[in-house]
Amino acid sequence: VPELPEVETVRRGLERSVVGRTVAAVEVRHPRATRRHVAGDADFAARLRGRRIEAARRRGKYLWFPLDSGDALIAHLGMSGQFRLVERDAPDEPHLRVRLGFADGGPQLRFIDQRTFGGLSVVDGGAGVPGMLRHLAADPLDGEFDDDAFIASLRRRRTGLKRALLDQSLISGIGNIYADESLWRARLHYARATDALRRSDALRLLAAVRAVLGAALSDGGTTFDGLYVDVNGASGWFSTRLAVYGRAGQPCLRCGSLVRRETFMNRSSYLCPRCQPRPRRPRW
DNA sequence: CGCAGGCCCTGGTAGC
DNA sequence: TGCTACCAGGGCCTGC
Repeated sequence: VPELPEVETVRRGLERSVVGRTVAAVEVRHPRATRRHVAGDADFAARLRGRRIEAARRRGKYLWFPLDSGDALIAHLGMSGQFRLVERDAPDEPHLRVRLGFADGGPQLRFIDQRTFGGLSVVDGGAGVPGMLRHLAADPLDGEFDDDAFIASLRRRRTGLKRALLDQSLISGIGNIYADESLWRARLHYARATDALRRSDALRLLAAVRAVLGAALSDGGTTFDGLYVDVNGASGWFSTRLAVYGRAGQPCLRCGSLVRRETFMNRSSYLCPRCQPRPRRPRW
């Protein structure tokens, strides 16, 4: 599942492979891939065709690509979205959703997405963060991220800690895997109340988030279910370093207690029951 | 407004 | 073997 480290790995790949190139052909193969582009596929294609891609940027799990027209192409990988760079005579992939051909005749950019939670759209304005993405908080690896402001916002919330970590308007880029990994590393239970969190706990959590995301990025991300690969089809290797996620019944790497899987928010949460004791007043 | 829960979607797998 | 149920989960939408 693409979270910050995976999306950033993809961004770096696209920065090398598509920035500076001019789009020549656009083919939308599945309507769900462009559902966020309300003006329709014809408009989507028209606003891309003939345009040069100027940069590859990211905020949280969103990517955007400023175009020489002043517009920007926005992309979200959802759960299974992939950007792949492939020679134009390569056969279509089973879940090919959008194909971009370039004026230089080089490799195509293909958006492939089995579960169709991802999508592309073209919006006005690409110089700064597009308006559609303004609701997103900065991510914890961004220099603009303000630790004190985050801690203050966190403590204003009346919810559970994991819910807050997954809220992209509070802190962006974290999904289910890295939320669990970060909470384990910081020895915090997912149901700790945000409004009662001590500053020292919040700081420890932030440090854990950065350590986990940074390590995963160094490994090229986490390929867990085979659905995430980089633009060249390569897997990420952080899955071999996961401490709790997907390790139910196996010993905690710190204390040896057995890792538990619990259902929470209709999702799985993995935790060490000893390192991450349930709070007296949990908040879900 | 803040917060919680449902829904979207596909392929793999477990269970009968 | 073939069917059903369940699982993976990010983000948008709705309702309280």
